[in-house]
Amino acid sequence: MSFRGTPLLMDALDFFPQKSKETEDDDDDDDADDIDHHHHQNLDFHVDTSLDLLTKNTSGNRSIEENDALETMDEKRFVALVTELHQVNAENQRLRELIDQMNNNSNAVRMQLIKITQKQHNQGNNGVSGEKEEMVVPRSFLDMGVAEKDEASQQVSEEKLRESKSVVDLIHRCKGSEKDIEDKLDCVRESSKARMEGDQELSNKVPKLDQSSETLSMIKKARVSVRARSDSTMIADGCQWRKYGQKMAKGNPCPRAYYRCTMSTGCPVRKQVQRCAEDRSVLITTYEGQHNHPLPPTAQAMASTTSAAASMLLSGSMPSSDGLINPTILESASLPCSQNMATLSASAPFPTITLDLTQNATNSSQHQREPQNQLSLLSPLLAQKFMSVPKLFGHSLCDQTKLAGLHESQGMDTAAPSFANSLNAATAAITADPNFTAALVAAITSVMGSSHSNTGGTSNTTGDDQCNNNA
DNA sequence: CGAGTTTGACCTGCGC
DNA sequence: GCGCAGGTCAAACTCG
Repeated sequence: MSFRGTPLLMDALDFFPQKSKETEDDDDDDDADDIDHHHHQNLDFHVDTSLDLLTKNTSGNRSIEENDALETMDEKRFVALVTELHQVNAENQRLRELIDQMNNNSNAVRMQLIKITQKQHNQGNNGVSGEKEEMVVPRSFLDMGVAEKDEASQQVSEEKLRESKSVVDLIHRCKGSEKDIEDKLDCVRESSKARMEGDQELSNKVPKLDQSSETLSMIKKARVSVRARSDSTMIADGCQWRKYGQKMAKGNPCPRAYYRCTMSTGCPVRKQVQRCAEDRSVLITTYEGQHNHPLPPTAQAMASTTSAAASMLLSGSMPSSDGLINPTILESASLPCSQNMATLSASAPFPTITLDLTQNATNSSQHQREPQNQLSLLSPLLAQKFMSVPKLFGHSLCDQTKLAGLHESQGMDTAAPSFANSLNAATAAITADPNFTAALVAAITSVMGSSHSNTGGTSNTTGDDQCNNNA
């Protein structure tokens, strides 16, 4: 195959100013210095030789031997360019893996920050210092894969959070320009190196923690309530449930049904289903517990939403000395993109977050856009939820855990507007994926449920039906 | 006949 | 201590 035309080659070189074939054998080496060295060396080589070829090409006085030599060189460089393309992709993948790792670590740092904040809060209220305290570990009751770390100092934690934010900024900048990947890789490597050194220092300084059984109990009891309009007895969340009880709740003419997850023996997840007393078309589903088994994609969608909500809830609902949720945390936990979409309840027996999916499109001018673009305007929570089906459109970066990590590492629940904008941009980019449309439909279906397609695995005719029919 | 549902009894926590 | 309400248990029942 012949690859003629020096201007084209120059364009290609401009687009892929990365390593040449000479560095191919070094690809498995992750040494950033070596890569950077080869990068610049070979870039200079490309430019010099291409300029030389350009000069000869425009002279129009080449011999046949010179033309053959040029063609051979161009073919080699074309092969080198293709190779570079693959190398860039590989580097991009490595970058993503690094980011994933940092997200996990920043998750842990965030948890540590919460613990430290809580510790300071308790000390301020109780006047207790220097005594052995039962530090709490605010892990999500629906485990999102957050790596546990030892407690750290607040100062270092904040530094890590800032570092993580810079990493996420890198993600978005990477989308625009492939040729900056190498520089960003260097940044990430440096950040990662500094972070790991910091971790090592911290692990040497701080003692191990004892988990509070009380806290674990509270985590176990944390709940996520979903309000959705549905005519069916349950919303289709992809899981299989078995009804084990029904009670009349005070103040509500509709009975409350109790379900257990039957997808795995011994799965502790339970849910309560009850119609809203004020609006019986609204189905209130309250989830409690953590699945101990793999979930189908449709179930992952809901589980992702509830886990993110629970994570947000637990990260902001650690018990203060007066037994109440810190109102500042409560306020900040309200989702920034839709203030009335999620609410926290401090008065309930257990910490509960309610996701209100009954808001219709007329409530906000934001919602008067095309359905696809609504995603970027919905809460980051739901955006995360929709990204929780990465296999459907092959975006490895959009793993639910990773997104949760991004979400949390950015302090989204403390209303960081810059990251909200970035996330919106990311979601807008993802919605351009045609496969995403199908995933979106599936996700919405799983959330809202359909009166005609109840895939919840149960076929009960309960008081809910009766109530609904009476209504 | 097995899986799932119904429903009354029982347990537990909380407020008075 | 008592009553109330939420939650769970388990035997009886229903259904395919």
